[in-house]
Amino acid sequence: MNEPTTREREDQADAWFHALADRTRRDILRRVLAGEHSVSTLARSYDMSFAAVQKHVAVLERSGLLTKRRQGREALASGDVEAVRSVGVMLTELEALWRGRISRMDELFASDTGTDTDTQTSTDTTTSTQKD
Amino acid sequence: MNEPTTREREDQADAWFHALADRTRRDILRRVLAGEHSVSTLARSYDMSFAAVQKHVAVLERSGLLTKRRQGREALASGDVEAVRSVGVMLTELEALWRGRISRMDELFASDTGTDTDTQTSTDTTTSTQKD
DNA sequence: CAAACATACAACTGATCGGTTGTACGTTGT
DNA sequence: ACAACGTACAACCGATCAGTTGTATGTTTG
Repeated sequence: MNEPTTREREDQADAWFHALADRTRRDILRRVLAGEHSVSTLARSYDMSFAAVQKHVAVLERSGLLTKRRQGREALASGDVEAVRSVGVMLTELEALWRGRISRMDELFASDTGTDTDTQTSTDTTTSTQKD
Repeated sequence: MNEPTTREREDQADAWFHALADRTRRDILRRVLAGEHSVSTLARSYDMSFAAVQKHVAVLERSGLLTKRRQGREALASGDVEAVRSVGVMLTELEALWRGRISRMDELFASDTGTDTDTQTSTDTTTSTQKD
């Protein structure tokens, strides 16, 4: 596995936070973190169609917060606690930015010297959609 | 201030994660956590209209991740690190659910005798939006 | 084998989202 | 006074979202 680019990290973050931004999905995640559940077992817990719940599970799976394994006709879903931790790390990085202004690091890197920034993904700095 | 209801906590979580689920908003949040910025200063950093950025700031403000103060004609935005921490706590609670099945605590309190083995998830017990 | 079960996905619909332009209003500088 | 600046909000538009129903396919079980 390669170091993820800034773009890939942002895509991942989009997927994580989008997945978490729905209370049904958060509830599903809580259940599958506490233990494996089949999709239909999960579906029975909510006042909506099976298809709706199945799509919520699919969103969680695509984001990486949940994994599925097949057992016969059932699909057993488990929460991926490592992914949850990664989201937490992302927030910790935000806090760090508040404490110490990490973003200054880029300027220090970029402004002089050979700039052998193997960690940094070239072009843009910490972020994304700048204009100039 | 009263204890927030489950409903209010979920509404808050919806707002937090929705606000974080957009990379422009995450970028804005990074900047205002690192230091105060006026809305138009922020707007100049992105390749979109002032109104678009202003709306992003408004979303962050409504979620509580950002606060604004007025100084003359400018609106100075600051990231609220306490809110960021609260989001982190919410994720930690998810992790805890994985580690120990917190929801069982009630039973342990009620039933006495620490006879816990692996305690697998039988029915559900966990949280909110059940059907029946 | 046939019926019931579990899953997956396509097609549709109303609601929300992320962007736009335009307008209105208070503040600042000349 | 007035022009430029900074902010806020309304109205609009295409895209995505969260739900629905329906259909197809594989897996148990009687």
